[in-house]
Amino acid sequence: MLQRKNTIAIVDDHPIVIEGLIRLLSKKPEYEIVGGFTRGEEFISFLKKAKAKIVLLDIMLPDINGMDLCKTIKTISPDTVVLAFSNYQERSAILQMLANGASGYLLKESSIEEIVICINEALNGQITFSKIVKEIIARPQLSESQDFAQLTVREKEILKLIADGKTTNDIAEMLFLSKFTVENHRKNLLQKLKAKNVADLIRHATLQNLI
Amino acid sequence: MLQRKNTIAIVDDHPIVIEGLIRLLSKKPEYEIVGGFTRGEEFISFLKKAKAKIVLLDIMLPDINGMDLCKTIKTISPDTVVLAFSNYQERSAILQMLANGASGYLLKESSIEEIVICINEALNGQITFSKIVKEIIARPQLSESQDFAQLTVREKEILKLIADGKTTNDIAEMLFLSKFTVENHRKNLLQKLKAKNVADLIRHATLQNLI
DNA sequence: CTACTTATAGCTGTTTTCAGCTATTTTTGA
DNA sequence: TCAAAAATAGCTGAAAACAGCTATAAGTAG
Repeated sequence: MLQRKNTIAIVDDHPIVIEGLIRLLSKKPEYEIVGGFTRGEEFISFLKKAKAKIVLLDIMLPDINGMDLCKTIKTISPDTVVLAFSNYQERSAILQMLANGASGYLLKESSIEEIVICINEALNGQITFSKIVKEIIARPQLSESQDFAQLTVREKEILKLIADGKTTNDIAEMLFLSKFTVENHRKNLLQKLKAKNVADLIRHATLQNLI
Repeated sequence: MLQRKNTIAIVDDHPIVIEGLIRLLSKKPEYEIVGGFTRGEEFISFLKKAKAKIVLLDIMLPDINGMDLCKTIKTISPDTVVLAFSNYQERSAILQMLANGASGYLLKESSIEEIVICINEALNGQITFSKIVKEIIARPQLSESQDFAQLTVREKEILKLIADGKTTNDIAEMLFLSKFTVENHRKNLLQKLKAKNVADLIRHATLQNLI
């Protein structure tokens, strides 16, 4: 049996990025690029027939959300290492990718060296992040929870109840308030979190870790 | 002004663990142990008056859940580095702690060297994990995402739009469907995810990583 | 002390959601 | 190919949400 090469696939909607990565990685004999894909579906089809030890995965794709794609990849081929390769710097996006099975998160602005280091770390079974990503994860959500409305204690209390599926009337009864009061808190929550309706509200609150 | 020492606090319900950490860390002149606490509340009170550069935080505490405590710590003192120090090996627990602002996750079974290394890395602003934790994060979760209600493609599509704050009519227009159709999908979503209303729906969907 | 914020309460009218049904066509799987 | 599942469309009526206002008491910070 031949020695297993580190087969690498690349999924990115910009062909030039794929090209660059191929050129970069082809120099190293221990790597073998098995494919570059601009659409998530293409890669999924590929993965059903062939194998890839590691995949560099952009989050922003034309046909499918990268978070979902990551989960799909891990379902089809649990041994494939997913390394997120993205422009997004949101803490929540990073954590989401990890939650969905990614082994690391690289920013596209990373240096060549950094990319190579991270790929190697990922291949060794480690989770790995580019420098800036580490900082983003490490720092408490300064940028986030700062400009993000800080809610009053009462508002947070009510937000949690809303998220729990309670209606305005439910909440009013539970907290011994008039339904009008609860309605107002609700309105303030929508406004503060710039949400259009409850669905939007809960999503924002969840992303901002308020629940 | 004196040089800032690396002030360390320890929160753990087992005094013997606190004792061990104190003895271990006191040997290093660059560390200063400012307190050991067996209850979350005690530490919160402390943190309101004093400072700690880093806190080793057990997740299992008698009075308060470590996940919540972590968030509270980050709220009171955003600069304090929280390093989870726990027995729990669940992937979800690890990710939850990160999401709540922890800078790393150490298993209690870690070697002395590993603990010291991780503390140093955390102090340098990096996120850090003990070896086994890295493996846990890296390996895909097979059992988790299985039993979760499998939604149809259309349902997922509509779920996302709902989470995005779109109303039934919005969605109907966007997808060229009758509003009745969208209403039905909506009902099916509520039923499948056992949600009482949209708020509940989005929360469940978020927790189950469907969005 | 004053101004601001928070929490409270109220009203009106419109829009949206939700529960409860039926029913047809299309797609899929066994 | 036959049955099941999914997607589509429809209706009604009640409940809830939402927008847009006003207003007062209590507490807080400058």
